[in-house]
Amino acid sequence: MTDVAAAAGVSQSTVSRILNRKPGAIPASRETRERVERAARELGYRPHPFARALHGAPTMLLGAVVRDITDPFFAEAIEALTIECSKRGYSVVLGHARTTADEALALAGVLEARQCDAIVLVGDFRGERRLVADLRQAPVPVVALWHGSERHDRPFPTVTVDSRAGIRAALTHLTALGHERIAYVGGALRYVILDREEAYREFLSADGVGVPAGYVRHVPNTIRGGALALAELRDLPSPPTAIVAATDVLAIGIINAALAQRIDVPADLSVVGFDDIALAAGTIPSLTTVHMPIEPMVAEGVRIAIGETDWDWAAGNDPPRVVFDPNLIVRDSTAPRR
Amino acid sequence: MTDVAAAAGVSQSTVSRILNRKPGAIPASRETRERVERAARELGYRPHPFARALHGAPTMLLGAVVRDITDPFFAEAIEALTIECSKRGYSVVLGHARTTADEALALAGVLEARQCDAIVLVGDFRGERRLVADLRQAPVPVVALWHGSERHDRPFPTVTVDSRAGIRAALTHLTALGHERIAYVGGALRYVILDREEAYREFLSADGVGVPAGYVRHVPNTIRGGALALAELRDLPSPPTAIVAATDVLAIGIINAALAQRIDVPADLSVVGFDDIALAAGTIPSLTTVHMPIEPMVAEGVRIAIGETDWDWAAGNDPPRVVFDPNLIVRDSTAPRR
DNA sequence: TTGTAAGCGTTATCAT
DNA sequence: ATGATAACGCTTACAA
Repeated sequence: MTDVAAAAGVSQSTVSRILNRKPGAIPASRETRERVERAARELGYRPHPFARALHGAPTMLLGAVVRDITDPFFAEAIEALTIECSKRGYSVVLGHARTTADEALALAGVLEARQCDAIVLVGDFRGERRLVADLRQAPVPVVALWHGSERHDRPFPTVTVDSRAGIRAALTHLTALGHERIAYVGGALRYVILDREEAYREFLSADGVGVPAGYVRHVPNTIRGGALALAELRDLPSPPTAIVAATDVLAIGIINAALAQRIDVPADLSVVGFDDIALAAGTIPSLTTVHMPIEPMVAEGVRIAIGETDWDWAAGNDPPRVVFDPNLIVRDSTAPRR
Repeated sequence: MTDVAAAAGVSQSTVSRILNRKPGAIPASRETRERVERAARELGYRPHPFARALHGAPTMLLGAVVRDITDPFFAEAIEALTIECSKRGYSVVLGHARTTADEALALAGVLEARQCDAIVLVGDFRGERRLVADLRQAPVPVVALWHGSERHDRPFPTVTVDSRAGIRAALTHLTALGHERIAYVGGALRYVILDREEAYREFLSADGVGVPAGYVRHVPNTIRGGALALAELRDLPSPPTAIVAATDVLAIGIINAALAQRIDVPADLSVVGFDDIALAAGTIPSLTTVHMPIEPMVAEGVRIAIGETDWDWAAGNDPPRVVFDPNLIVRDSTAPRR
């Protein structure tokens, strides 16, 4: 910048003023401006963001803490986050909190140095007590995306989805198709997903049917987990005619295993997923699933994080909790009971 | 830092010296050191990385430009990158270059402001002429991972894999199983993948068999693309008994479609993938595929990027090209021809 | 309208 | 062994 000033024959502060001309600021003479702008262009001037940040300017860096980018759902979420951020001129710094031991790292890298203007938690971290505790006293805004419902206590603003409504939609769809023996497959450890299981239990109970023994399976959230669950369910004295999976990944595993065993999906077995990941539309049969409005949710999260909403971080108000509604996408993995 | 100095009753420069005590520096009195360290701890002092960067210190930020995190292979690569970086105290800033329009953004966010110490390109970007051109004159080191073979010109240090050897291993395996009618399914636009196709053609030609008409299919690199390719291949007058796919995603799509059509894999159709993504081991049947040594490759890339290798960025030497060897993992999707 | 000068938090170079 | 003091590149009063 000093170079630009020298080249243009003006003072360095003039350059600063001209180059980031603020809306309502004092104008500069056209002639000087042109000279400065040309000099800047010729010298290939690039502002040095750190020097700006030193004055309290935003770093335009957003920290994202994700459990597992390898999970297609979270990959899509991060993709959406990156896009949303770049629209607003922000960049995304990737944190990582796969194991508890990594928590510290995620913090050290992303936030400890408070180089980020805000932090976005992607996924459910209620299990990571230390992470959440540290984040509570983070010097920057923290927003949680898909953080499970916290009944007693809400540490940060949260954007989430009404999982229960999604499960209800799935079950309503299946019962409308005539299914009565409907099983549930989910992961034991993921808290958000517990909501889904609860919704399943409630629905079946309300119907007066109740949950048949062995109809709730807990497996790892992988393709293989889905296959495992299917094997267990088929071993039951009275196997289900339909399965609701807590995630698409599980549902795809179930379908894959079913096809490999020559079980016809959907004729002999209906399967509903949850998340509507990109993969879900491409499988054969394509997956009936609960669509997760990833983009709007991420956009809302970013908006809160960078302070584009009413909610005032400074004031001691209760952090907002924005709940989106998922909707069922009916494709080819469900059919009337036969 | 000033606060710490005040609290410890010493000058601020003393604090600086003590807190980042360098190996061969002048020692400080034990007593002062303790006082300073305690003060720092009590005040919860955290160094401000930007102020450091102002003095030429590394920002400990690594820019990653990825085409599509949603692709499981790249998701795993980014995961490995994040882990490798955090081991070394670096954080990863995510760029994004999905569409050509995004190129500019990827740069703006990740590097334009030279906030990153280095940039890692993940995937093949030879198509992105502007991106590559811009990157050539980036003020920081650029390393390309999985950037396809550049015959005439090597813009940056590159870490890649010997795709041809991988394809040869796959074909050798299949021919050993008695297969003669082996098709190839790949994407048209991805350059690295062209190497794979060439290797396929060469292998078949060398065998004196030649490539049967219609045995090379170009489809989008998705599950659905795989299904499409399978449909086309089955329509051929003499359909293949084995298929080599350029990626696991395609291979999985092929298997999924085959099962849905009651084609037995591997009894009636053998399928080999490429990449060995996590999904590949979990499908039924599990996928025979060419394993990509992601971790070592990423580690090497990072090492070059942060200047931990012999290669001197300043000197005008030819950028290094490190080529890893993939190896075939035989699982359940291949069997003797019947 | 433009220039001068005082920081921002840190490191580095002097003296002391 | 420690303390002033000058950078680093930029923003921002305040002066001219």
